[in-house]
Amino acid sequence: MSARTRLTPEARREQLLELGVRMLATRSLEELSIDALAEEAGISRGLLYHYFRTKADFHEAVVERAAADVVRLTAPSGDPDPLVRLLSSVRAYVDYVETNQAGYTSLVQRAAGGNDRLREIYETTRAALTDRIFDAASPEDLVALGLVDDAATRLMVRGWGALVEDVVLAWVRAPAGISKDELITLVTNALVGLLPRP
Amino acid sequence: MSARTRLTPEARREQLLELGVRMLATRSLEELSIDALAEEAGISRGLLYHYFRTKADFHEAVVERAAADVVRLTAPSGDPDPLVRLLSSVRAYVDYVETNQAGYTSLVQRAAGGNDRLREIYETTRAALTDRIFDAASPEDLVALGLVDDAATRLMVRGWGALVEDVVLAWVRAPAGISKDELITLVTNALVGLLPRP
DNA sequence: GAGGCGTACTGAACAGCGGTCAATAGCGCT
DNA sequence: AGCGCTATTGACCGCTGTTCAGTACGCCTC
Repeated sequence: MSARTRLTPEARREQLLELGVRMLATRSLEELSIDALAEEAGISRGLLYHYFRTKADFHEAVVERAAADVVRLTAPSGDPDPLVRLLSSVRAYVDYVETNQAGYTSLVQRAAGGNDRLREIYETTRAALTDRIFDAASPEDLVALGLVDDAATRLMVRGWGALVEDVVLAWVRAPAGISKDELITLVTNALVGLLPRP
Repeated sequence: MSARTRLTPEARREQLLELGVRMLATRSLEELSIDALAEEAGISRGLLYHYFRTKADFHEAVVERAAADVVRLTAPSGDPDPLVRLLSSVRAYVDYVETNQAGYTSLVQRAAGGNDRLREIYETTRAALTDRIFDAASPEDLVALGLVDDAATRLMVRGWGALVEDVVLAWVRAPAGISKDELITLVTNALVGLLPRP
């Protein structure tokens, strides 16, 4: 049962991570066993432990990679108008979720329901997705959106992130009744509407 | 290693479910192993299979029980004013999450990140928590809240549920900056604010 | 209160999976 | 060509879910 092929550590690690992300779209995290991964990659179980200290470490690396892909592929436009930038960001997110439905659904479910480290990655990623919308904004822009930097607003922006994720995933599963454009304006307007009134 | 105690099926099943719910507060679902459960209950591993066909079945039953507890313990008041009823419902929910922090956090994370059946229980439960706020409402009440029964509104109410869960859990973990009353009015007002404008 | 019966309960045995480690063999380098 | 480094293997261990044939507890009857 030989035909060993000896790769450089980088190439092998890359192959395993990429394969892991692909497999995550169809299996759950627990079903992503060392056995299954090793067989699919054509290597022995033991080799995985040459690259990842433990199975949880491997899962972490896979989720981290997948999360980074999401952030990278949904970058907002550089438009100066904060509302336009917000809209473009939401549109990019909806587009991504639409085309990567299985993978993204699995990613969210596994990361949010996993151990502490996985949830930390999940939280960080979602924070990054919302924060960057405002990072590039000037103080006047923030005022234009009705945003103030206080605890209540920060909490509700966080909650808006949860809302968008939930609503978009539900819409992708069953796009009943409303079009994509309606969905996008709906959740975008929601952000302004749900903020605490000064 | 005897000292067998023979209980009625109902009593034993009840004991196992209750113990499962209690243990879920400190362990994750995977860590809630048959071994641990059996040892804690003072029974053999085999007995669990007398009451539950498989480990997943047991986990399902535990989550179902815990979810039912949440719904039961957060029942809204019978106030005729829909806005008052909404407020009381949100307050009951916040109170519950506050006093059952560990258990509820675990429940949400495990159920939302579990298999299809577990997620179905989770979705059904969250739908029940939001739906009942409006079930008792008359058509005029709904208009008073700005609610119309269309696809967009249903989608956003669903999203509001996700927002409340996320925000309340975040606040309970770190109640930085805002009081409980502020939190309650914040998320309650958010529902009205985030709905699509006619 | 003795015996019998249904079934709640046990414990040994098996399979599958995560994890370890000494042995092996592919590839670059001289 | 051959040598050394290390990527790679495969056999092994322990733990966990699951099965099942057997055991003994408690109720019921006399």
